[in-house]
Amino acid sequence: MENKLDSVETVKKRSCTFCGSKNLIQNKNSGELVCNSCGGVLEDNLVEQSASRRAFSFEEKQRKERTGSPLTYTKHHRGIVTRIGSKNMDKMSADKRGRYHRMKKWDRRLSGSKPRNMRLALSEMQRVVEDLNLPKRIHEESARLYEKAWEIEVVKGRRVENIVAALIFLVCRMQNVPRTLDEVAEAAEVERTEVGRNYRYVARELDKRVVPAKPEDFTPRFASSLDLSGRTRGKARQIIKDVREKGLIAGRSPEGVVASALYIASVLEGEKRSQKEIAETVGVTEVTIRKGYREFAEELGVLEELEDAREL
DNA sequence: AAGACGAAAGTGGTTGA
DNA sequence: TCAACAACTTTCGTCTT
Repeated sequence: MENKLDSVETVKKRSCTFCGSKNLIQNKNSGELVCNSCGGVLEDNLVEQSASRRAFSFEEKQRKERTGSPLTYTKHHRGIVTRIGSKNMDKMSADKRGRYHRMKKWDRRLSGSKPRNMRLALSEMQRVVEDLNLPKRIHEESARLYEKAWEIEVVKGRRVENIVAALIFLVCRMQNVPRTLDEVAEAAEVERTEVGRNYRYVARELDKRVVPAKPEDFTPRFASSLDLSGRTRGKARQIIKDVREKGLIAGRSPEGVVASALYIASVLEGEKRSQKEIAETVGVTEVTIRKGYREFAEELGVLEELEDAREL
């Protein structure tokens, strides 16, 4: 059962064309069909298809949504809140009432400040997660880490948006569904450098070791936004693999590697995309693609083949 | 007009003394 | 903590198709 706040829905009839997983989710806001395992986008601009879930009246809507949410980290306090109420105040003695007031005050301070912060963070997180089309498990883990970060006072004195963005970036990378700094920054409406800085900070504080993103983890997504075929996608993967074996990716940014590999693959497979197009979707400059693809093609011995293919 | 090229100067991150 | 360093970006003029 999905959290009803999410406008995403699991789709079981199909499997992912990138990794074969049957675990797909559909984002009803953006109309995209996304793989919950690899993060690949299978289709975008889908129209609402799930007629069975549509509600035609208020009662029907209520009935269909009434099934409760499971315990979830994506809802602050997992739906369980205890408060000191104000019933029967007038029946108390003045002394007792005073103590009661103090208790209430502290209750508000202790349990009050946390939910307020959490509520803000989680709704922001909800927004960003949807914007980036991230799988549910990433949302869950990010929310869990936010709570943890809050508890060890990592959040204190920092903007909620920054921490949220940093955590999402971190979790995406840990779960091999990487998003670029630029993508997260844009979705979270935070400066890129802030995402980077806070990401390192929370990773250190939460004691998370994070390995650099693997270029091939980016290929399905970028290939699909560039509308490239499976063949070309496979070719790009192969190029990245070969180039890694030759020790050429050390020190290079994963984005630069993907962009270069996609360029080479697209040209060789006769589905050429311009450097500019690729540069824009991946978020690197054309210069980076040029340097990368020249070196790669040369090392792999496909430079001539590439030049020839480009003529067409 | 569009795509590719590369020079040159600037930026941010990593590393090692 | 500073300085050196490589990768990357930005900008821009040039060449080709």
